[in-house]
Amino acid sequence: MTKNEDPRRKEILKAAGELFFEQGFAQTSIDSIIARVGGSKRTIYALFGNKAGLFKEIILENSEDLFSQSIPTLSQPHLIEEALEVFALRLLEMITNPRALGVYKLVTREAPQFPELGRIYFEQGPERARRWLADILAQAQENGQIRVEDPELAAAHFFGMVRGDLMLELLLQREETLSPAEIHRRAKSATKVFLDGIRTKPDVETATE
Amino acid sequence: MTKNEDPRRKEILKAAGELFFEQGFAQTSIDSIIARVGGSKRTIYALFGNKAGLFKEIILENSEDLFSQSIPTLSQPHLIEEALEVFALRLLEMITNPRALGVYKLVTREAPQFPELGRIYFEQGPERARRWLADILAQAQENGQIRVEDPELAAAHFFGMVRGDLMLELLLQREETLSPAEIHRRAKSATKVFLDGIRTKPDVETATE
DNA sequence: GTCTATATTGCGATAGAC
DNA sequence: GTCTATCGCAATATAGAC
Repeated sequence: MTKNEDPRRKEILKAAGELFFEQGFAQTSIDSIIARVGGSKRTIYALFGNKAGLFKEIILENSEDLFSQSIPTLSQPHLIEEALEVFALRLLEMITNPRALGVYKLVTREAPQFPELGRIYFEQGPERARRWLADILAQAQENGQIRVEDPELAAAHFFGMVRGDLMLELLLQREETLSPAEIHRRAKSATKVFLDGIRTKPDVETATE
Repeated sequence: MTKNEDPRRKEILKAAGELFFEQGFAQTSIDSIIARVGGSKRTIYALFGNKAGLFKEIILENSEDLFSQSIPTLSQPHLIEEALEVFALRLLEMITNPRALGVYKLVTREAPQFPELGRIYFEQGPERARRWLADILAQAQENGQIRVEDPELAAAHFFGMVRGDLMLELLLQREETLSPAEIHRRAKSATKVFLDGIRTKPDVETATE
């Protein structure tokens, strides 16, 4: 029996996760978790070692799950434009997923206590996405589709461009979520600006304004 | 005597600010503030009404102060390139200011309790910056320097591009700060990509790097 | 300094799998 | 019957509140 199929384990992770996401690490007691899920505290210690172990497990499973849905499922199309647009769509969809926001809040809030969790979250999430994107850019550069000095930095630019202030607006509860149409609009616009820039090019560009 | 010159008021704001930034709203007691600054609780209630009033005042003064140092001090140069680069520099300098990070953390953390504070923070900070930038872009469009469909969205793109993952890395304590050289490099790169894009343009291309 | 809440552990009992 | 996971409950330790 692998650990992922253990039903007791899953029950505990679910209940504890709900509490941690609502209240944070310090405010959630082992007793309150047991009160919700039933059974004995002893089981938690047997399965996870201690409270911190349980917490880490929850963050790791959630990040893993969230991030692996988005980035690596992308195939590598020939046109850089398609690749960027699909990437942007996936990213925006992930950000507007409430669970992603919950993980983000919890990880950033508890980062001083659990620095290694912050590190893993960043490596598995934003950094992995950025590296994936940087590879795509480097490849497109070899094809002659684009030209960049530093693919890593350019990837970071695109990433930030797509995200914009969305994360902050969600944190401040200014936006509930984005409509699919709005997601699409932002992805398209970011892709266009990233590829073509906004400076007028008097030479090319029959510029019929 | 205006309220900004009242020395007692300033002392209290300073001490309370330190505690709120360290511990958050709920975890900071009025008593602990008085313990640090001396005097009587009565003064706090006389000056600020209640604990929430004191808290709001701290957030407001800090946001006001932070953002007004950066954005509006910019003059409006003729070249869009200069304007963007200076904007990017100011933004990165602000983000790497520890106090800005503290305000950000506190506001996002307490946003569910103080939604109007989140609103004001956003309007005074990111949104004001974005509007300022959108105006510059619209103006540059009239001059024929650039062409954008939606100046607001383009401004959001540039803003996000400059910020990148910096905020997150600071929150997760992956970066202490950025060197002035690195700030300069990011500002320049973002400006260049934003204006010119990365797609190769076989027609023009005098492109002597 | 006392009281309380809470993390953590010790240990015997139990129920179901094989 | 043995093994293993879990349970139930009591006990320890400690930090913070009052």
